[in-house]
Amino acid sequence: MNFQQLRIIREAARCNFNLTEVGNALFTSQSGVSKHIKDLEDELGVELFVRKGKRLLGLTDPGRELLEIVERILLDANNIKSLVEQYSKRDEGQLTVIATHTQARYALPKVIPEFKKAFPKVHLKLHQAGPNEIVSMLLSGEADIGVATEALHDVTKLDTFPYYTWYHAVIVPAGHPLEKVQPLTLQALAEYPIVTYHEGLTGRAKIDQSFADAGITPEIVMSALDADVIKTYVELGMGIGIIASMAFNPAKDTDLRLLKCEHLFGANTTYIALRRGHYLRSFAYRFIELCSPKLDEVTIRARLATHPAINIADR
Amino acid sequence: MNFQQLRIIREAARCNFNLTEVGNALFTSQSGVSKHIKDLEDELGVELFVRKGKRLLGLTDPGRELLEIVERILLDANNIKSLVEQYSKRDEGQLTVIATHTQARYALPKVIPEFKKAFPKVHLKLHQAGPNEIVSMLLSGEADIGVATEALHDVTKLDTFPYYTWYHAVIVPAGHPLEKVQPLTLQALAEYPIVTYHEGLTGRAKIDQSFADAGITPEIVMSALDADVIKTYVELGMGIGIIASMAFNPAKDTDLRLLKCEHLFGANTTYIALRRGHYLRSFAYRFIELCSPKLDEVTIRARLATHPAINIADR
DNA sequence: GATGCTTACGATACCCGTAAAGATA
DNA sequence: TATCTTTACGGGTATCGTAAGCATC
Repeated sequence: MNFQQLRIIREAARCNFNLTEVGNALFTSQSGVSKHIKDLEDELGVELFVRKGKRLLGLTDPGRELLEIVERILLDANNIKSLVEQYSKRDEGQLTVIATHTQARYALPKVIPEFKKAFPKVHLKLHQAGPNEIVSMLLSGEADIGVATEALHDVTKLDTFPYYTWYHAVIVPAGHPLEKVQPLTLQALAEYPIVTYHEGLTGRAKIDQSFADAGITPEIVMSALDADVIKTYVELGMGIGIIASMAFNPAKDTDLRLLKCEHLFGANTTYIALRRGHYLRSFAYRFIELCSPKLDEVTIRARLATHPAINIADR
Repeated sequence: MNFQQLRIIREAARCNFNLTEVGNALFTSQSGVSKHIKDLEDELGVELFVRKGKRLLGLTDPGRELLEIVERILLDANNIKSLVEQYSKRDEGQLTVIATHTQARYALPKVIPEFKKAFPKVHLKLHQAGPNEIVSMLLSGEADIGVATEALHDVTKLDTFPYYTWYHAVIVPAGHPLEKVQPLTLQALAEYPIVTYHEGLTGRAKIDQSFADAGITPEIVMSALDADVIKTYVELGMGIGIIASMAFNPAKDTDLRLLKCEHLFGANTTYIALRRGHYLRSFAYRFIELCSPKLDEVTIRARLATHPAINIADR
């Protein structure tokens, strides 16, 4: 048993059991891949893959259980690399943060300059993606820190920490009749076409829920990935917008008006998500601490340690 | 980086950094060991061992952290083997139980015949050792299940489950004046020389504590590892004995009398201990369930999963 | 001087990639 | 037929063990 074999097993599962693709992904020949799999199966004395003739279709039961362990081993192998870097270059390296558009654009700008000042030699990669991709990037180890408002819980291999709380707000073109409605009500909003976030993004679920609870069916004429797009179409008169309040910039959005409505849709919490068992460099902990001073290295490590590393639900 | 290198790193730490010994332990040449270490250090770019000239003295800081991860990896590598066996020979294999004398002799006999009947093809190894050795055998993976009354908690890498509760009792030669003292008191006991367990064994701590709390200093004339020895010397008239009550057999110990004293020393709980992260074959879970029906596989797996796999206190 | 680590070197085994052959869709 | 996997084979590399050279105690 060697690491190359384990990498091949993992990659095979990721590549839908296409060994040619595995060979490409691991920069080696397909024949070598095939042989490695055969060798490992021979050594262990168990078929790991379900075959139909020569084609691989999936994992057998033992293969599935083995893959779990293999992923832990390879995760730890990666951790060794990070760990060693931590000692050889204490304040150098790479930190990959992956966040939704809203967070990348309106929350993280408060943190990143400060981080860069503290760790000028750390190459900071700021990815932007939807919640699902954030989860998969964290799980695969491509990203170190995830920031999003939804879809991060319920993933047992991730641990989440509250970052900050925010509210939705309504935006309207200047002079819109809603400006005079006080307090705002869901009924009042529902009289106008609404432009807001896509489903599964930036608290959209809360908006839908609030309307549903009130027995109102709003007319969502358009949904977008980010507030900038929403603002653009509200300016064009397509309707009123519902966005995260921090996305409104009074200095720049001069043609729009922000109407507070914290009472209508409830509070949203944005979370920082980490992959359990993924080694974090010290500067990664510092990044998180800059986001929220309560989340210091000791606190986070304690939390990561007190939670399941091997979850029974995964089996 | 390969598994042999990792095994060498771990073994070096276990062998007090004597590479010759490592070579022997791993059935390879010492020169190969030396080269593997050098290669790994070169690959990682970090010194893992503290050297004085050519001799290795210990681990560096990164070496220590690395060793932790290495041990996890090798544990998982072992788990792969167990896992595969679980599928290839479902009810065959080996189960190593390590217990103190008292448990091996007086508690497990109720369980083992039943287990053997259920799993005739499983080779059951029943080791006997003191609490400290039990811990180290569990940690090293040499044993699957540990059974003891003390010293198993406070080891973060182990998880413990209550097995059963028992009490101490006093044994005296037939016709001894203590037979007529009712109820028994610590003062009454302290008037005679006492023979009991060694320190750190079979609830000895509770005995000492009870006397100390009462401000009494008993005369312990002899201490032994097991109740059989204690009984022998009590029969010889060396004093009265304090043993675990289940160690008394009225049919065989005809020259002795058992005096109950549950009120004097309090209850003792014997625990089953498992190494977190160590893969257990299904028959291992069945063994535990035979010990205590409450401890079924689902319960145990849930507990093992809900607890720290990587403990911050170890760092 | 005994023990223990490193380096050198030759034999072996392992790994990789090309190429050909067989299987599957 | 095109795609994919297995098997065969040759070149290269890594690993291993012996032996010699040094450092440490």
